[in-house]
Amino acid sequence: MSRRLTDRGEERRRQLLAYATARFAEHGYHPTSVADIVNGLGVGKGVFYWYFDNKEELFRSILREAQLDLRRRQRDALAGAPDPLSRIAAGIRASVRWSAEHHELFTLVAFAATDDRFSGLVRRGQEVAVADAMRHVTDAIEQGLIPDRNPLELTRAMFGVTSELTRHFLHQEPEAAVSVDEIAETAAQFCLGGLLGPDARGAGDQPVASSSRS
Amino acid sequence: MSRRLTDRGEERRRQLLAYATARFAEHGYHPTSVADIVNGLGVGKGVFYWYFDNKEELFRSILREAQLDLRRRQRDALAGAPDPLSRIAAGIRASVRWSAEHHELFTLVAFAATDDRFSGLVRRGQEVAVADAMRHVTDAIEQGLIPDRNPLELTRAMFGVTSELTRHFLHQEPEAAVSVDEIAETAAQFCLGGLLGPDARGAGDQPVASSSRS
Amino acid sequence: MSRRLTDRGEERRRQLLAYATARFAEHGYHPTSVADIVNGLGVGKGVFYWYFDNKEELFRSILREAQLDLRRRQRDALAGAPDPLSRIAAGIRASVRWSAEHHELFTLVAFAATDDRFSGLVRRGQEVAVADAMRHVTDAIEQGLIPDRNPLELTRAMFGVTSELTRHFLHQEPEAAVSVDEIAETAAQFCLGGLLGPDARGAGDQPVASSSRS
Amino acid sequence: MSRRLTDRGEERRRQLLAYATARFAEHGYHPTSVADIVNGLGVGKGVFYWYFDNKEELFRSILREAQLDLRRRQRDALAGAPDPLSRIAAGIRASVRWSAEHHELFTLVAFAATDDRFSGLVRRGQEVAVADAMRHVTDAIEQGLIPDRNPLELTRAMFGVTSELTRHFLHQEPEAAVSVDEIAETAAQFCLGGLLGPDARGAGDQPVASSSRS
DNA sequence: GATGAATGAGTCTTCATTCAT
DNA sequence: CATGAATGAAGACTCATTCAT
Repeated sequence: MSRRLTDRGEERRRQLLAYATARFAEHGYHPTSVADIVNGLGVGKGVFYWYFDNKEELFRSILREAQLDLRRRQRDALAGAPDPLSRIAAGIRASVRWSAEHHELFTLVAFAATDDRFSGLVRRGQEVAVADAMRHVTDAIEQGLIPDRNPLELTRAMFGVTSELTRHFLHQEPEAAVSVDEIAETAAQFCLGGLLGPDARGAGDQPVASSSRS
Repeated sequence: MSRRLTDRGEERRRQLLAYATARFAEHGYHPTSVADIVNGLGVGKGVFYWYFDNKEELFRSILREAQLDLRRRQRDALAGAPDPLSRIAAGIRASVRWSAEHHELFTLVAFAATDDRFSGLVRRGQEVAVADAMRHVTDAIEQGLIPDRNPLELTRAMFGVTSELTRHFLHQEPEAAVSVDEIAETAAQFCLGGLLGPDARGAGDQPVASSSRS
Repeated sequence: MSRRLTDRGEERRRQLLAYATARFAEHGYHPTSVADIVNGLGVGKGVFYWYFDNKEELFRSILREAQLDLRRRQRDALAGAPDPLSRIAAGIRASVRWSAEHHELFTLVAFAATDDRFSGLVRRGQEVAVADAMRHVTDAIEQGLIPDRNPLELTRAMFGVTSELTRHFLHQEPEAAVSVDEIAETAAQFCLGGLLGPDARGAGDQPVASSSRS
Repeated sequence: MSRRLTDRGEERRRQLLAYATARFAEHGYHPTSVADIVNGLGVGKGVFYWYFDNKEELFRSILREAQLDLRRRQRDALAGAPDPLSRIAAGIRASVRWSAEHHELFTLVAFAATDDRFSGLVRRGQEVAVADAMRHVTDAIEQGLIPDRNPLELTRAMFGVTSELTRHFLHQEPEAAVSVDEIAETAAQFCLGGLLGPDARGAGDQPVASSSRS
């Protein structure tokens, strides 16, 4: 479905994408019907199929644009950082902030990862993101800034911290709300600590103290 | 649906639960129909509705039992650990191992968290788990083992690490596979490092260096 | 869709087949919707899909049963005929009578032959029928009863006569109606004459007179 | 829709007709959408509805032109034939050749005959053709060239032979292919033989031998 | 003349759930 | 307890046709 669209058409497409994103995030992908979308927009059913091949393709478009946008944001965030660790921290903060600003997309990606139809797309996107981030971890190891452990696992761990703290932020009770920046900071700190590991300070129990990357 | 069941009935219920778990994990909750389940088991549809009120309740039962089982496992794991940090590490290792042994349930919980119908249940379960774990974090802070930061956020961060590394383990290419124990260890180490934070060693960029729990 | 059916189920299946046959013949395959069929029968839509995978499969079932039934009839008709030519004549008469009795199926097969989805099935059925009939033509040639011409083409020509005269019979104005038997007879006579060809009697124009099977 | 068209318009109309003919023949009338036609031609939907009232009218136009063209061809073919039987043979040969040259139209007419919407048009066209041909049969009977049997039925029988052998020709395996001329000849011969009937030569079984036009 | 956009009734199909036997 | 049959609302998607520009 790569129709050439007029300006009006382009506008409609945006509108569909935006409205569908909101509906999917609110009620879920499966429970949201194409009818819900077009009715909510007050247009005929055909409009939907003029712009998208089917419901799946629409959702894929949403995911793809989300991935692109997040990546763009991260690239910008890293621009001024002088060393690997500050690049990592900057990336984490950018990631948390982007997710906070795009609550809906964050929710959608989380679902997409659990559904056969979309998990491949999500995984591929994540692999790119992981590869991006892992480069800085490898750099940090090479520069002796952090102990030499499996960089892929370290990177995944950081992704876990980031996404979980973002989720935590997004589901906070409004009255107890903490700022995005604080959460972003917590994530960055936790990750830097995690990269360094507990060893130097003899913390943790025996297995912890004795283990190192094999 | 709390029917009193005969032994044979109890057996049937188990069978349904097990088969549904496998199907849901393989194809997803929505795409798996009640017909798929009963046909796969070679029984009539009535059987299903004799043991469960409906599809949703069946899925909730699966989730509830999973949460109970994981919690049991964690409690056992903590038994012999002498101090807060080793209790935390033990809990993380237990969690990773349990998830690795129950790949299907792990997948199901991930989905459940994204669906309105079940996210409440998952959230409630997680809150219990978070509260459990957070106690040890608070203890560690009080005992001066780790810096004084927001324990809830720290705990969530650890959950992120644990679940993400588990996911990483489960999706590894078979040929490159790393053992569960190694992953569990990585998770534990990363978390302990994260709890300690980077401060003591002046790692990270400025914002990192200057930040502390406000 | 080879479900094991109870007696009641078998009965329902028949009912669906019969009603659908009537509707398809009256309004055509495409214009008849599944809804038309189930509504006409006063049953729920699910009933249809309990017995058939889809509309196409239902139609295929109708066609297959029709082919089987016609073939059975022809086999019976040939039983007592002593020589190839009388077997041919008997087959033609049986064919015309069967079609007259099963107007609807005749119509359906005609349509099916024109639709991609079904033409293969029809063609395969016809090939069997042609092979059956051609054997007698070959026999007749070998026994010197008719001139030696391409038996496949002769057989196809006879099929043309039979089906066209059947169509003629079925579309007659009621007031001018001629009996099936007379039509069957005309078909048989025409075919026998056709098999003999015009040669012996010097009929036709030059090209006709001079041509023989090359 | 009898708009007065410019030359360019006339050209466009031809183009639509030709392309639609090809599509209808390839995929069928129902499965071919108006969108398929205009997209295939790379024009907007408005174009279609500028030249035709609707899809049905387009198809009727195709059919009408086909009938006209075939009739023209037959008229020409009969021109030089001196007697009724050779006129009949010439008509048959012309018919087979025309169909072979217009495979697509032949296919379309076959479908049209099975669809309520168009069967009337086809039937009317065929009645004209039958009347044309029947005149020669009647002549042949009056001149004592063939036995006196029901001329309408004889004519229909000849139509059956002609169309079936044409179909046979069109669906031949390319490697086993026989020329159009040979098929046309077979058709002509078979029909002349059929018109003469088997009587004179005592062929066939009893019912055949004893029957004559009642 | 021509285009892209829009309409919406209608199509096939699925599926959770109920129920007579 | 168990089964096969039935229900019907709901879903995804199609397509002939219309129309503003």
